[in-house]
Amino acid sequence: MKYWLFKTEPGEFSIDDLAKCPRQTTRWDGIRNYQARNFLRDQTSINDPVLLYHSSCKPTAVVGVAVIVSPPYPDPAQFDSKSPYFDEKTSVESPRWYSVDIRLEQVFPSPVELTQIKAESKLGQMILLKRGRLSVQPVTAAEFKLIVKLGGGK
DNA sequence: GCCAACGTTGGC
DNA sequence: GCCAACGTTGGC
Repeated sequence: MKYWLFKTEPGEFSIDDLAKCPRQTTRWDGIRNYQARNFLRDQTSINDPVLLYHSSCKPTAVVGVAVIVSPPYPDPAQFDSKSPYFDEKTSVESPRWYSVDIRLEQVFPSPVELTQIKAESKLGQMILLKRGRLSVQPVTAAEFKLIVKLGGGK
């Protein structure tokens, strides 16, 4: 089992939006970065836990936990010419972009803000702090558990 | 809104 | 295959 951190801009899709989805489940699509794609396509599995992080907002924070509920599969939006995620260079035969489905597990009583993460020496190695722009990234089991604890989660 | 970091594109 | 130009991300 691997642990993950997925970023989202709450103006686009927030954890509250996820909570309102049927069965609190949604497709995590629109990943258009190769390194993020590689993690998503090659290393995710059903039941992997995911930290949800809100970026480009105030305050930026880890706001809850989801779980992966599907294998990776080609992101349908890449084939949809009406979608903002349409990619004319990809094909059904050899898709370029992938997505997974996730289900909400818990919303933290107190979101773990980026400033808290920076202040916690045990979290100093997080990819979030080093490679700020990577939208799908692995976290260690220890990092995951500490963030859940800081967030007041279960 | 600014701007640093960094990923992607495309000419050569 | 290099690298300059360009575009995007994301914290502040």
